[in-house]
Amino acid sequence: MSSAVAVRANVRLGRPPVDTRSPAETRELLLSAGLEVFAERGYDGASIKAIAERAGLTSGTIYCHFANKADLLIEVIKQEVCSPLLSDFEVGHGGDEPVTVEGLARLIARYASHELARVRRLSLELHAASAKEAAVAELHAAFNHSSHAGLSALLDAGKARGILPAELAVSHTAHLFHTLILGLSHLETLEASLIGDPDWTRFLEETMVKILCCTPSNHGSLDYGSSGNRR
Amino acid sequence: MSSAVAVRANVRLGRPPVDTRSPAETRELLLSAGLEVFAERGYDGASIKAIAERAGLTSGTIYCHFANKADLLIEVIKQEVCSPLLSDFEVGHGGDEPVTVEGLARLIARYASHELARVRRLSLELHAASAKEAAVAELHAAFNHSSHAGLSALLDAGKARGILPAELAVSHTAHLFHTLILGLSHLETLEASLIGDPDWTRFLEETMVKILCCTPSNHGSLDYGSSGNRR
Amino acid sequence: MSSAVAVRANVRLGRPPVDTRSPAETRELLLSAGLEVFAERGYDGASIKAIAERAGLTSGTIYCHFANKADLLIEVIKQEVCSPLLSDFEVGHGGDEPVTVEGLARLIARYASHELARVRRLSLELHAASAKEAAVAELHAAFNHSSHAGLSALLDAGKARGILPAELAVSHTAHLFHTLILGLSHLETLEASLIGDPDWTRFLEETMVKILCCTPSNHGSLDYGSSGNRR
Amino acid sequence: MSSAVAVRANVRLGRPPVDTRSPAETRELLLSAGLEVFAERGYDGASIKAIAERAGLTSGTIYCHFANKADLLIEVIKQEVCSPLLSDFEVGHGGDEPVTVEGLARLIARYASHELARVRRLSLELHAASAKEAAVAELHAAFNHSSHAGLSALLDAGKARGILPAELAVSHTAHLFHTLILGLSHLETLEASLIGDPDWTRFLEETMVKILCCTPSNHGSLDYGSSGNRR
DNA sequence: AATGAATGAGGTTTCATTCAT
DNA sequence: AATGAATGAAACCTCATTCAT
Repeated sequence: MSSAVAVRANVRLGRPPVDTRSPAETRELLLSAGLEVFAERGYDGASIKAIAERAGLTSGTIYCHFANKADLLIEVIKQEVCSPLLSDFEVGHGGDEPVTVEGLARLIARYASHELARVRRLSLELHAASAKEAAVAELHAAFNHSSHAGLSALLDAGKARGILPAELAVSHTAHLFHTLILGLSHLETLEASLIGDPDWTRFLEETMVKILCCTPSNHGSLDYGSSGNRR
Repeated sequence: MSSAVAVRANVRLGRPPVDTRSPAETRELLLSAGLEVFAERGYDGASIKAIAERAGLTSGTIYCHFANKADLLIEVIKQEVCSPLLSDFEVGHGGDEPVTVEGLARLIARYASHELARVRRLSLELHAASAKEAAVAELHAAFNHSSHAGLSALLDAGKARGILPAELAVSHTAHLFHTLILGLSHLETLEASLIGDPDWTRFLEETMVKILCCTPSNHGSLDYGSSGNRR
Repeated sequence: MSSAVAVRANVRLGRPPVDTRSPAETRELLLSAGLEVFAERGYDGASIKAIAERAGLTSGTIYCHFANKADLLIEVIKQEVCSPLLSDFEVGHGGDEPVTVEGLARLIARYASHELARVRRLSLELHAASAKEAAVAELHAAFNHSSHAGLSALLDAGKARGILPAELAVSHTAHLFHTLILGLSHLETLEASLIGDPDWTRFLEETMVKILCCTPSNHGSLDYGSSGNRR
Repeated sequence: MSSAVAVRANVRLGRPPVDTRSPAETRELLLSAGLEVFAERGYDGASIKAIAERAGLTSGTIYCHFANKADLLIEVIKQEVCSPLLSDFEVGHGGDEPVTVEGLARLIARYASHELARVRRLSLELHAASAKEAAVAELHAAFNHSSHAGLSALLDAGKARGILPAELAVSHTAHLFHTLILGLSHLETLEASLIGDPDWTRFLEETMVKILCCTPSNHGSLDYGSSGNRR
């Protein structure tokens, strides 16, 4: 480090001469670098410099695109956690396919898959950073509210279609699902071998079905797996 | 005598003149200060100085009782999380009362109560700090292993007594319970109004019962939810 | 925007508004501040903060230019000790002037001059810091090796030119010269009045000549070792 | 550390019950522990606690016997460096045996032996600590003065016995010997393989003899310093 | 928009020293 | 005389943030 500075006496400063990249692209670059580094090291462990270097840029650049570190986290989480999850929770998100019990079960069980590793980690960081950064806490609260609304709407739609029992406590069940998703966020440290394990996935799905369809009064009578139209 | 001493002769150094408290008491003071501050601000957000001040002591004192910050967290967690939970998970922990479905359900639902607020927060910190501190990760792994063993033993006991279906996947169910507990650790940020809410508690208990007793083949036979008025 | 920023909005942070100096200049500033403070207080006694203040900068700036305190010492020593000494020890360093006995004698005696005060002090710090900092020890070993090689080459050149006796033990003599140089490094504390004293300088030069030119064969008259009663 | 405190609730404090050791013995214990640890880690690197532990005691005890850390160093150096060296430099120290050239040569060469490893290291620490501790600097100056006086007396005795040339510059030679001794203090880092090496030892002794006995008159080819009238 | 030098607060940790016991 | 808990200063170092270029 030190000798390198000495060698080139007239150090280049300022914006690099040739740089063909649109601001929006740079922003995306930083977001994905932030995603990686936040997921790897956590909010506190991720330094601005490390994120910038991961993006092949320098620390100052981050402040051209984001107000501060918390803001960068917020944008990363919006893009990588909030949007995907909320769209998952939207009724008919993947087209106009109807809500099914199996679909709901799979929705939750998916949070134990390999592909959502970074979502799991970021979900936890969202909680951790909320304790220190008011702006993050705001996003967090808003996201929780939207998630609950989305999950509730899904369950209501299921009720409307008659595939869920009328007695189902929608709000509580939505909270429970969110609780389970958050619980599954800890899977890496809880028991990493379960991630992507098909037995565990199947078990989770079956459990979701139980939760949705077994009602105190009539469990057993419901024929929850009849349709079978899977994507 | 030496010049350094002579120069600032008026400054007091060393142990303060009056201060009578047994080392064990000081240690407890630090543990409970650590408990509070870790719970409020998280592992990274809790500074050694803040913890010492909360205890009415100075930062150096912490290092008289604990090797470092991670060690303090470990001791706090051992005392406040590991011991209570593991004793909960022990078969016949409260005497010789037999395992019941309701007891198991209540075991989990209890993690939504007011009294376990600090256990919830510390559970999250245990996970967060594990990513950074090897010693914490060790404790964490050991604790997870013990928890799973304890929960599995409870379920096995239930099977042996015939109150749980033979088909129950013990290991997976134990993991699911642990997952749920961790999910409930987020209750403060997820929906704080649910904490201690009797409706939510009853809902959780009922759900646990579903998970334990509804089997694809035999749900309906069990008549567990007639009275409904608990606690 | 985030609460932390809002709370202490009046506090200035970050780079100061006006400050124009090239990085290379800053680096030199720090090197010469390090030189001074290391020389005055020794490696352990020189704090990063003190060095920064001596340079009119702040402690963080040092870490923009050097990896750590040891690295700063290394760069100071490279510049102030290693380079000058090694060039002194090079054959024909001052042009194509041939090696002479007087030249060799003066080479050593020069280490008692006023102008090499900082070289003396830093030589001692190089030795002291080697015991604690692996990186410094590496530099030290490499420097010792080069010095010995340089001095040996000088002596070999003297032999080749016939101005030094063929029996001269080159390696040992080179080590002795280095030992003497290190001994002279203590001159400030040993007897500061000798520094720059022409009598002492002449005495040193004469002694060097004795060491180089007196061979066992040509001073045999004295009967110094008759008794031989060794402990 | 932490758990150990918890186990024994009523910790023992104060002086241990049975302790058969005279204060003077304890002092010696601490001095030899100080000798070891100062020699191993240097003045700054040696913590009071480490020294106490080496002696099988605790840190507070050191302050029952010494005013502070600098004072402990001073006492160690007095006992281990000053006294032995000064007695070495005394005329007729080992009885009434007369001064010989070989004896003088061996006196210096001995500083390259294995047995004086700790003396070498402590000599360097005496210098290092002098920069920080005024009391140590005082001892240092006094010791240097005594050493020079002792060496000068030895040389004068040699002259009186006629075994040293009358032209010998006593004061300068005494300084040179001290310089060489200090130079040899760096032997560990300079070239550790020379320590205890008989070739090197013999070379050193021969060189001492040259310095003492070769006079400008008897190697007359070089004409650099004709006057020769020195203090 | 991008750079990276500079800031300065704050973090953890070490340690000489004091004092009640 | 001996203990060791407690102090508080100071150490090194990290890092979010700012700003001239």
